[in-house]
Formats: sequence, structure tokens, C-alpha cells
Amino acid sequence: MATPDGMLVEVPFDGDFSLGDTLKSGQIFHWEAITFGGIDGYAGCIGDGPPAFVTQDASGVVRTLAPDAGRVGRYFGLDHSSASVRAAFPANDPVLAEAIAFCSGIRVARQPLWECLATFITSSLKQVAHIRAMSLTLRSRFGERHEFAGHHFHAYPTPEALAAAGEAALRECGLGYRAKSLHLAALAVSTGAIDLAAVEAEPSLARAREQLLALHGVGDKIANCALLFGAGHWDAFPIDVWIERILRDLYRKRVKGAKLQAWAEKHFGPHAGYAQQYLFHFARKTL
DNA sequence: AGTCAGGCAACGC
DNA sequence: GCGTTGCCTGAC
Repeated sequence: MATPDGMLVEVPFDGDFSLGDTLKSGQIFHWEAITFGGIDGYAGCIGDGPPAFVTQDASGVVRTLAPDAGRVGRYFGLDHSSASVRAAFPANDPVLAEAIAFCSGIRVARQPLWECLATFITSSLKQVAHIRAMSLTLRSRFGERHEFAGHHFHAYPTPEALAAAGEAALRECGLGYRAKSLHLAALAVSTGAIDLAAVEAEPSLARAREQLLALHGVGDKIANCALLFGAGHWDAFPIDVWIERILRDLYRKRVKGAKLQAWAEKHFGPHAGYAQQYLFHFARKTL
């Protein structure tokens, strides 16, 4: 199946963007590297929609198949400029400046909240490769199936599908003790015990986080990840072991827990979560 | 074989 | 409050 270049349309953006770094930055786990019509790129489902194919050439130009330019741009956060993101960062922060220089092309993507929350519930005490494996297994067993370029792709399973599957079937996807949390979350969403649309519409970070914390298996870290990557809360600052290392070793912070969280949110400001993404990638590659 | 990994909840003090 | 412990699994 040949892919004439004419089928590809450009996805415009302002500032820096690295598709590869963004897909490897620990926020999206299910995209696959494929070759389509002789062009190397990545493909994956965007929310409940069909898979999209995205490619970035050596000069940085991003292309996708018509008519996907709009939804691809929104998904990868290409509809805001990287300069506007950084304008809200602290002025005198050499560590952050170095992290940005190291991986300036990372964007915070916009995933659907349920998919994002569920994926991070399964992420507890797991490495990226494991999180990816669990996501792909859950998708292939319980998610809607699509075909593209001779490959199969699966949307993330709906809360209803995971609630109906039962905890034991989720455990068989390699989730271990996380199966209980994921199943309870699927039940809570599908029965309306928690309203994710309301969480998404809640402008207050603290109030949105409070709603997510009511779920079993969701603590500060996972709640902040879900809000940052799945609800546009750029003020959410997830602290995992890598960020804790950076704050301790490079920022010389000696406090932990809620105190550290409060310091970080104040220091990094309204786009703290975006700063966290640069720092996280920087820490993982260099510490 | 043992350790460890991008947490959380339940418990003890 | 604050520190400990158990929890499933796969990779080294």
C-alpha cells in the first residue's frame, strides 16, 4: 500500500516539538512505531476515535493523514506555543533552564480523563515498559478494535467494559494488586459514584484532586498525573521518585510529602506540571 | 536468588 | 503526624 506524500497534511505548531520525546516522556504509553507507505512514524488511537498516523521529518515538520490535523494537533498540545508555556515559569531557575534545554520538544498531551486515570492507576510501582504492556493487553482484550495499515489498534476500554470484565479478568492482564483498584474505579465511573466530567470541569486543582482521591488506589501522585495529562490542569505537579530525587539533589529540598508538594506548586507556578515534564525527562536521562 | 521498580492503603506508634 | 509493611509482576 503506497502512501503518496499528498495524503499527508502538515500539523502546524509554534515553538518546539519532538514527537518521539513526547511519546517517550511517561505520559502516553500505547503508541506504536510503524512504517506506513515507506514513511516512518507512529500510530495509535486517540481516545475512542480511530488510530491516527503521525510522522515528523528531520527538519521537524509534523504530518498526519487528512483529516486528522486538528485532532492530532489538539492531542499533542500543538495548539499552544511552547513560549507561552514557559512564560509562566520562575525567572531564575538554572535547573529548570537546563532541563528545558535538554528536552525542549516535550509537550503535555491531552488524553481523555478516564483513559488517563485508569492507565495511571495501573502504573503504581511499575516501569514504563510494564505500564505499556498492561495498557496494550487491556486494550486488546476489552477495547474497541480498529485496523490501520495492516496493524490492529485498540481504543482504551470503557469503564463499563472493565466493570463488566471483573477483577479476576483484569488480574489476568498482569495487573496484580492493581486489578482491584482499576475494577473499583471502573465501577465508580460506570455507576456514577464519581463524575469525571465534573472533575474535568472543576477549575480548582485542590477540589478536582479531592474528588479523585476518593477512589481506591488513587493517591496524590496518580491524581496529579490524571489531572495534568487528562484534564488540562497544568498546575498539577506529580511527585514521583525521579522528581523527588531532582528536588532533593538539585534543588536541595530536605522536606517530603505535602510540604514538598506545596513548595513545588508555589515555586513552579501555574504551569508547574509542564515544568515537571521537562524535569522528569531530564532526571531519567541524566541522574 | 534476590532485588528493585515512575505508589497506595492499612496499620502501628 | 510520621514511619513501616504488604502487595503482584517482570527485568536484571
